[in-house]
Amino acid sequence: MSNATIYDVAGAAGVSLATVSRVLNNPEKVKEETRQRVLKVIKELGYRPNVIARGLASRKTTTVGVVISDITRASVAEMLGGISDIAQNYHYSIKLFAIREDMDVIDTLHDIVAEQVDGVLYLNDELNENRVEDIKRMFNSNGIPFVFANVVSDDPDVPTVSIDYEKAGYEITKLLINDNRKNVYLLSTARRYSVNDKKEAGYVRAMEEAKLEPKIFRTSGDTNINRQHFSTFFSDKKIDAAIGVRDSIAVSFMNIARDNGRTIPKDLAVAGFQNTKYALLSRPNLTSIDVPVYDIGAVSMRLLTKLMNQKDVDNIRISLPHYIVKRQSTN
Amino acid sequence: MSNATIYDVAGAAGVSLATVSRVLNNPEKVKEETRQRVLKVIKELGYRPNVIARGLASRKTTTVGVVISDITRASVAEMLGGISDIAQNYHYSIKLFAIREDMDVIDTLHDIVAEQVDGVLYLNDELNENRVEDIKRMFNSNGIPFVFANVVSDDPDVPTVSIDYEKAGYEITKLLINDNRKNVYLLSTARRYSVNDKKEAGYVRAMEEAKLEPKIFRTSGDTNINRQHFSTFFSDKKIDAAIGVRDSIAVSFMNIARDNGRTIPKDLAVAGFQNTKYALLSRPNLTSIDVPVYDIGAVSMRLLTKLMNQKDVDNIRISLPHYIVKRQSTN
DNA sequence: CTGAAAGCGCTTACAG
DNA sequence: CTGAAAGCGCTTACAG
Repeated sequence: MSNATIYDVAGAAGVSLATVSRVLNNPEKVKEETRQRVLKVIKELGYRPNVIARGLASRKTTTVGVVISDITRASVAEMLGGISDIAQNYHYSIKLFAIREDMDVIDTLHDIVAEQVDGVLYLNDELNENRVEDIKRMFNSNGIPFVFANVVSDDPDVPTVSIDYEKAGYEITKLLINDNRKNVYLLSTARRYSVNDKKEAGYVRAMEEAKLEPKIFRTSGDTNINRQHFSTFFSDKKIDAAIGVRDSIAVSFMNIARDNGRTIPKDLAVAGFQNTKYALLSRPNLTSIDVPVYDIGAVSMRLLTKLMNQKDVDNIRISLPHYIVKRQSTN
Repeated sequence: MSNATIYDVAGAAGVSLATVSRVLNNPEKVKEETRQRVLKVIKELGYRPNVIARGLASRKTTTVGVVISDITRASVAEMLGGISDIAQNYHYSIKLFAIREDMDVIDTLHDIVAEQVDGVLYLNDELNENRVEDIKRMFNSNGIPFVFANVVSDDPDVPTVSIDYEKAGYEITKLLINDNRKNVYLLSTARRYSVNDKKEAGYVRAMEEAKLEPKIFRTSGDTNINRQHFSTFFSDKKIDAAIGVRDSIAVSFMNIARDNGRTIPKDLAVAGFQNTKYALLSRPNLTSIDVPVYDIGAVSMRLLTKLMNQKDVDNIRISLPHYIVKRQSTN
């Protein structure tokens, strides 16, 4: 039963509650001797300050809200790991807000504001620029610092942590072109995400630079990308390379290609994005862009703590390095 | 700026704050007419009660703590999805507590208690029975309801939501035995999890029933299960079937088997647990036990709400149905 | 059905 | 360096 209150501690230590509070929050303001005495009592009683009461009095909850649009996305868990590790270092708690398709985002944001979090981390795209502006306005008008993690936005006032997806798209395409592939397809998603738009832009840039025709194929689904969609693909089209905007799309496509008699990578080179476990479990192993998802989470959280503590931040738009992991699905 | 307080609402509506509070919490106690007036003002002012103040006054935070040992585990994200959906229905918030290897669990539990959550969901094990007892004692002594999700424990007083892993282990083994496989291996983890112990028990039961010798092979790692570990495996051992306690282990093993010239499923049948995306992206597709992870999350959360509201709960140990998804890796 | 008042467990100026 | 007091924004008996 560690339900001792600050009054109990004050009483047992023979000091006022103000002093106990100071020992916890501004120890340097308390005489060494008094502090030791109070600390001893705190330990004996197993006292832990009630964070709710503290939150009300100080108007700081040491809690950050983490908004997630699609919680089942593979990257989310790892990003949460990074966020959580840093949050623990800074003694912040994490409140999770999972947004479902059927929910009104703005309404959820109002809820988050009512939850009195000190800051917000907004994860993982599917956001267009308008949405980003709405969110920015909402949090700004309530004075709540926020950081977008793994979201792409061109607004210079919006704090973001991500990788340079355009460059990544360019580089992976370049890799295939340099392998003398002429008909390189980009397999993207039917739904438009800002992140995938960037990948596409990089892909297009590399193709045009090489005087090749960009060919973007949009698929819905993921692990089971529409087989029908692809059934005529191999008879109709000339294709010697494909890039999936996600590993799962790339692996899925690679499997279908093999079912259609293509040898990987001889006939067809395939690459993906994110370097997930899928890339390692596929045969052949998939070449993929490694996105430092954990780091994106960790760095966003660190940036957010700075913003919450009104530290001067030199750069609110952080781009983390990525690299290509070359495996057997390409030469 | 939705920072109107209850005072503002009371003032604008010409009532006391007690009445505003009642409109929010016990609307039936307020005269229709008054209620409408207050509701109108609430809307106009965009008032949302400060949940921290409410938490302090009512001693209920409508927040549940979710404890996660390994957040990167594939099942966690989906379970969180189930938890989150139900939590939203009941208007509970979720606070995340990720436990790292290097952390003292009991200390974390103390923190959670200090956070004043109304209840706790404990996910996804690596727990042995002693640990379960510690946790149970801790929360009981603080009067905090809790539910273990996807954790196996034999203590009848511990609320758990899971599937019958012993039975699942039995059934999948039986499937292989009925296909006339004689040398069925179980590929388990080096570390002992209660969940895997159950799978093993079911496997052993099926093997012994069939007068076959159980052979359990423990591996560390996962996606890249130790190749050296297995290098001599296929020359030394007679094996015509293998069950991985996780899909990733099964797929990884299947890949190595194929590298060693085995044809799946003719020479070697392989099955996994969890029916993750890995099972779908592997070639051949993996037969696997479907564990209703989302449902486990959802049902745990529902059970927890009952416990938090001291509803009579007839059954605090819920076992959800599972089934075998048969694919090409077995006959 | 409604209001005045106490209280939830802290923090934080303000004095001293 | 320490304490008395006000206040954070709510809820909840208690009266009426």
